[in-house]
Order: sequence, then C-alpha cells, then structure tokens
Amino acid sequence: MLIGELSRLTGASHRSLRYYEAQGLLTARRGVNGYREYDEHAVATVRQIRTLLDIGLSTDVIRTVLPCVRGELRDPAHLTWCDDLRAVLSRELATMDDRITGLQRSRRALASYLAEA
Amino acid sequence: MLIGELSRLTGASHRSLRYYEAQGLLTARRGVNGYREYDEHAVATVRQIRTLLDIGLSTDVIRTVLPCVRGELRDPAHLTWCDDLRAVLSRELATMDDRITGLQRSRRALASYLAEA
DNA sequence: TTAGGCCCTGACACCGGTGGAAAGGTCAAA
DNA sequence: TTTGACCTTTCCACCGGTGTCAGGGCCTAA
Repeated sequence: MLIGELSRLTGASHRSLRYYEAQGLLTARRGVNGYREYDEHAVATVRQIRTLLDIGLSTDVIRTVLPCVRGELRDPAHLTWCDDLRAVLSRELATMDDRITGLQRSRRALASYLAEA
Repeated sequence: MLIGELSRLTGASHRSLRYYEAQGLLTARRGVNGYREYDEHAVATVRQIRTLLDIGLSTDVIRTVLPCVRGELRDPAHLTWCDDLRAVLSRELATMDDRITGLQRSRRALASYLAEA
C-alpha cells in the first residue's frame, strides 16, 4: 500500500506519516521507483501512534513504548521490556501530574487576581 | 537607571527586559548615547509583568491587562477598562480550565493504558 | 505526447519566552 | 590611552507536530 492509501485509512496526513518514519516510529519498504510501500500492519501501527500522541506522549516516548505495545518482542524479552515500559509511562504520568498541578496553581493565582481586580 | 541595574533589581535578564519592551509592556527613555533609561516605576512594572507571566498569561494578554493593573487610567475610564480586564481574565481562566481538563483526560487515558500494559 | 494524479525530498513557518553569539559604540578609571 | 564594564542591535536556536510550498520524478489513460 502506498502512502496515500495509508493516509486515507488512518486519517494521518502524508506529512505526518513521513514524520513518524523520520522519528523511527514507522517503517516502509521502498519500491523500485522510491515510493514507500506499507504492509497491512502499518494501519494498526499508525492508529497506535496516534492514540499515544492523543494521550499526550511525545514521539520520543512513543518510540520507546511502541515495540511493547505492538507485541513485537516475544517471550521473556517482552516481559522485561514491558516492565521498562511501565516505568517510562509511570514517569510520564508523574510529569503530567506536575503539569496539571502547575496549571491548577496558575489557575488559582489567576482567579484570586481576578477577584481583587 | 540603566538596563543592568533594572535587571539586577528585578531578576529579569537584559534579554527579557528588551523583549518586554518590544512587546509593548515596558517603555524606556533613551539617553543621548542611545542607552535605555528607566524611571523608578519600571521596577514595579517589571515585577508585575513577571507575576502575570508566572501565572501563565501571555505577553499578548499582559499588554491588555497591564494598564489597569498599574492603575494608569484614572476615574471612570479606569473602571470600564477594568471591566474589560475582568472579561479578558475570565476568558483566560476558561482557557486554562480547558487545558486542565484536557490534561486530566490524557492522564486518565495514560493511567488506564498503563493498567492494561 | 500530454494531462493529471500520485509520489519524492528539502525547507520554511508556526508559537513564545529565553539564551546566546556577533559586532560594535560609550564611558569612567587607571 | 588603554582596559574593562556597560550598553546597543540583529540574528540564530530551542521545542514538536503539522501545514505548506517549491521543484521534481513516476505512471496511466486518453
């Protein structure tokens, strides 16, 4: 499948698909004409990428996370890898909590500022 | 007072002070040599700017807000202006609430993702 | 052969506050 | 007069995912 079809199937723009590839999240064979050729797994992969992006993870984190999510690693390797994943996500969760806390503090500051104004 | 002293008194870098000026938040006379010369009110102004920045307002919003905060406008003009200010801040507050809500949704998504992993 | 649709790479722009470098002018004290 | 601290402006970089443009190759049907 070429990039246009993958784009249609996933809703990701051509630009985004090439970006995911540049970030190491997505791979493609190349035809003799240089066109990217995706296999049918690509659709699921792109959907997973976009889900994780929506959640708020960076491509950097997603690159770490994806092999486990996709179940690429078999046997014991999979388990230890996913333990690492859990650690990464936990850290990410903590970061998010920090951001939320900060925003809430700002919100309170603004609200009291508003009350005084 | 020159920029170095204002910087020392407020903790804002030279770079930031010039940026605030470029954004229309801060004004300075110019000496014959072209140096910026600040009056003593500048210290308070810069502190107010940084407070508002810390709260999470953009320079754009701060530019709108500042004249009221500084009490520059006298009499009835001040009051109506500050009503407008209240409206701006309320909108800003709503935006913040949206951001917080979004982040919290992401956080939940991530947490449940983590629980499944 | 040409039109039109598909694909390619590379590069700039966005946002917003800050850091930093480059290249130069000013001024006071030694 | 020289040193060194202080000031000036202008420009690039950061972050990160996406839009968009330029300039070009490929392929198929008319």
